Amino acid sequence: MATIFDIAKKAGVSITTVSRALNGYSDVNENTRQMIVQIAEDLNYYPNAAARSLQGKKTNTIAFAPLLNDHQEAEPFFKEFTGVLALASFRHDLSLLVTLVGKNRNLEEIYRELAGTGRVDGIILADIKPQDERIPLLQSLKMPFVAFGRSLDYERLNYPFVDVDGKAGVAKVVAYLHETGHRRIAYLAEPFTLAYARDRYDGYRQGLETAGLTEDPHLLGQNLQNEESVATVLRPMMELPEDKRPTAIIAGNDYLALHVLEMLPKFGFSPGKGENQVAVTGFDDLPFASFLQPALTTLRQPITSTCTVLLDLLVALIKNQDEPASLLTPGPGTTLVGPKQVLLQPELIVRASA
Amino acid sequence: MATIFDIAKKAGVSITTVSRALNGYSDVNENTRQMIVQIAEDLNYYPNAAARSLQGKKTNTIAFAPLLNDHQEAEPFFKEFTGVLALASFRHDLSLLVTLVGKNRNLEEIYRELAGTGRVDGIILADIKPQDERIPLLQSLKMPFVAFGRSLDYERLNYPFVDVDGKAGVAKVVAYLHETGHRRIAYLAEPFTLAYARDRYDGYRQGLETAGLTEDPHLLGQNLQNEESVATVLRPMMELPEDKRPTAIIAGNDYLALHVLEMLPKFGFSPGKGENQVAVTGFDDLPFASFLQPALTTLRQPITSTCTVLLDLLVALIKNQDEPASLLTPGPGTTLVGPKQVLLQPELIVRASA
DNA sequence: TTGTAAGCGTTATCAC
DNA sequence: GTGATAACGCTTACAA
Repeated sequence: MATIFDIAKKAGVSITTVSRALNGYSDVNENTRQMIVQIAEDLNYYPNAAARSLQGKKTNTIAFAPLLNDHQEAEPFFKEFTGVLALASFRHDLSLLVTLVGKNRNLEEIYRELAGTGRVDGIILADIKPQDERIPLLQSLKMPFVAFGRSLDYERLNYPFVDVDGKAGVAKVVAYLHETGHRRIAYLAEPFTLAYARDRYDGYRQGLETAGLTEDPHLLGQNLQNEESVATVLRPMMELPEDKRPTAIIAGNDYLALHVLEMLPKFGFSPGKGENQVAVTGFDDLPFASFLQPALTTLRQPITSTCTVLLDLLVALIKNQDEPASLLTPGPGTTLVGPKQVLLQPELIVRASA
Repeated sequence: MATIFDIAKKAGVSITTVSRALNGYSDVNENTRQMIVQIAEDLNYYPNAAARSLQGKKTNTIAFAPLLNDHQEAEPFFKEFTGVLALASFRHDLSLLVTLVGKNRNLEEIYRELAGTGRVDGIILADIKPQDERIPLLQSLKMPFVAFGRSLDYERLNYPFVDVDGKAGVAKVVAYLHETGHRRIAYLAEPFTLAYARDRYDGYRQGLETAGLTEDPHLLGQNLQNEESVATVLRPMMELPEDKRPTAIIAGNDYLALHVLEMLPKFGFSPGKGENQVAVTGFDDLPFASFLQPALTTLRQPITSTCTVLLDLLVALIKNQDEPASLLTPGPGTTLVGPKQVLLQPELIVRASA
């Protein structure tokens, strides 16, 4: 690999001049610059990234560090998200370092390492927990980061995040179901170990309240993360006497909804919005949602805008800038709940299942 | 951030000793070592990655550099693949640098840069073209790489790759359809700008030949990449007189198959394996395939094993080792077509559509 | 406008 | 066992 040294020798100038010419400084003779640029091209020169960042420059790389949670059902969403994020980073001219974080090692250590080795300029956190130790950690490490999701103490900790408003979203679903005549609406909740699960459940409760309905503990399934757990919870629910039985089921995500769709017929029910059917809804709008039978009514996560805003925020942070341009005039469905704290609205996609 | 210098000072030794102690060299006094390790831990020390790689060490990072092709229909597969690759890299203790390659810049330049900046130890190529300029380029650059897919001249160029045997796969589908009574089998081909598209089409022709059928140009759709192009090709095909009309349609990928499934009813046909239905098959087995109506019969890409082998090969290459262990005893469905050249069999997943 | 030299944090090569 | 010191490739004061 060619270095500035090679270029300097060939051009008969010092490495300083080469460096300046290649970095677009003004105090270089135009002729000298042209010659240097030409030689660099001939030699297929590219600045060594390590040398550059060692010397204090940016790495132009950001890390995406989601948690590898036990329930692989979150995987499709992770894949979806990673893909979109890669595309968005690409547009920002940033490299994306995908760093999966498993349970093999101390969580804290991994992030310390990520920050300590200086390989990235910033980090995108995901799978935020209700109390997330990574947030104060990265703050104390002074490593720029943006969270996808928010912990309970987001106001106090005052860190930048982008979150999808699960609470408002699910409340909207409850309102929709209520309008369409449903009075006994069940909710299937994911484990509350991730912040968004609780948030969505809160939306369910808020929705009930707004609709003037009272919460029925028989209509709540908790800690659901796979087909099995759904079965365990769904059976007793559907075996309730007719006047107690749910006429609609809100699942915390599309996967849970998928299981419900598949399972209902086994319990003698048919999913859908018809007279004697059971309405079913999901959350995420994963690619398969529209192909289910019946097609799933669900809340669509605005993945693309989420990634865009995440990156805008992070880039601004890295450059020590203020609010990124994209947030000065927030579009519809975008709320700034604090400085650099953004809430995006999921979109209710009504299909055949509810 | 703490450096070996800080540790040295605190321990009252030289940085040399610190480096040796931390890198597990044998010639360090056990007491000294313990003290140093302890201090390093206290100081939350992590070696600076840039300094390390500047010294000629490995970066422990590999790049995944797929092409960003025009037809976004390939996107779901890319997302799927990236996710799995991230998981696999994680297991190999490698960081994954996702570098999307668009058309904004000279293809060659991007790869030169990737190799020249020394940020990665190796590259995983994807979306291989029939004649792929990246392969000789990386060879001449002496940058370790493995291709997912193979160009036409893979024997001559003799580079390491993992490919899914599209030819054998599609031939298998033709055989299956032939067995189930079909005699007029159509094929919908993707643009031949990517190597696998041609490979799959070759499988179609081979399948016909083996079955003793002759290829009918009316039953071939070419250059298909979206709903529109499928419509354009499908309509005339289905308007052929009954004794010319296809009774089965093989689509080059699941997306094309999806469009066929959706479009057939509009032309007055029903997809499926019934008496008066039109059989439809796909390729990939994307997550939505099983949820289509009717569920799609398709060839499943062995994404997980593909990623595993890709990484095994690349790691071996980086370490200058020979065949990786996983290839010494190739499992079923794994063929070594050359040294470090691996062909994996797709699995025929029979569902309701054919 | 250009050059000299220091320094970024490591590891490697010698001495001791 | 341990310590100076050079070297990796680059940027950036500071000089000239």
